[in-house]
Amino acid sequence: MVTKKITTTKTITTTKIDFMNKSEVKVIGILERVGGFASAQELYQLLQRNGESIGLTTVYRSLQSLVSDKIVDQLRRDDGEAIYRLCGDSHHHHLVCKQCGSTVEIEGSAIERWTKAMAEEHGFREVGHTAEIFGICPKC
Amino acid sequence: MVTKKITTTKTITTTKIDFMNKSEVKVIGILERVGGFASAQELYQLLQRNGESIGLTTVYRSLQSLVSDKIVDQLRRDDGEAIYRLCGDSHHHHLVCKQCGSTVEIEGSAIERWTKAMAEEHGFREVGHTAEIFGICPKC
DNA sequence: TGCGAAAATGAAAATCATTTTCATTTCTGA
DNA sequence: TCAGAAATGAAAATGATTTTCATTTTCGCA
Repeated sequence: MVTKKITTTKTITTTKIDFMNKSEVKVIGILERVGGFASAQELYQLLQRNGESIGLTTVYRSLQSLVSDKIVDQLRRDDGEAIYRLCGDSHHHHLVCKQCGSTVEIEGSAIERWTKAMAEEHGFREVGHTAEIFGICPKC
Repeated sequence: MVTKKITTTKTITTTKIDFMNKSEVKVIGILERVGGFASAQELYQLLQRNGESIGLTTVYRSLQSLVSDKIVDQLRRDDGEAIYRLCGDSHHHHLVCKQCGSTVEIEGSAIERWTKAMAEEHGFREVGHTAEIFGICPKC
């Protein structure tokens, strides 16, 4: 598993770097550190904090480009804000506390199978999915 | 199937009408006619065309209220715009076309079980979940 | 029936993510 | 080295949604 992850990362930062400009590399870098979903605004702030000189416009542009190159996944939060993550990241879901906001990453192989089955049944292709569980955590 | 749908409609327009104000009834009316998903802006325009006197603000407010009363389902188009439609009575999920927006209601008993199992495993209570599948439908 | 508080309404302003514009800077290849 | 192309980012524009606030409507009750 771990080995697989490393391989993926390398592929991105070597094979594909030639098609990308500096900004896109920066965005990928921060996405790698985040290791999950983040919005454009969040990524921009993280980059700023890391001392990177990059404008918000460029973050948006880079994300668009990465999404259309299938290097980055885009989906929507419940409030409509777009969130992004590296395609290679292992796909997982979250268990989110409604009260304190703490989250637990969970595996969802059952979900993956369900998604595929449902999509096939109805002839859908290029299928993705979202699934989050929310409740109140043991501490709260 | 058809019978079931009719029953639902009746429940809404009789049992629940007492808790709703005029605007909410108008919004439900137009949602019934639409018979599927529509955005707030679209609903507003449809209402206008039908000669209803109702403001955009009120359409948004009514939708919010109906959503929090679980009378209306809300989800997001790919571009982030919120779309709404009347809830069926059973808990279900959606298979949404990224392109034309058409949706299929699907059963998710597997999901329900997965949710419960995961929540229990991590000690969460008062658990709910969201799950949507999106892709490209056979027509598109 | 009439009065006053509470709820509903909607126009206009505010908000906020995202996109567009456009002038400037950086690359690139000959 | 130089010209044209690509990249950049500040500021303005956009568009959905929310908030504000003054006005209107509804409703309980004397």
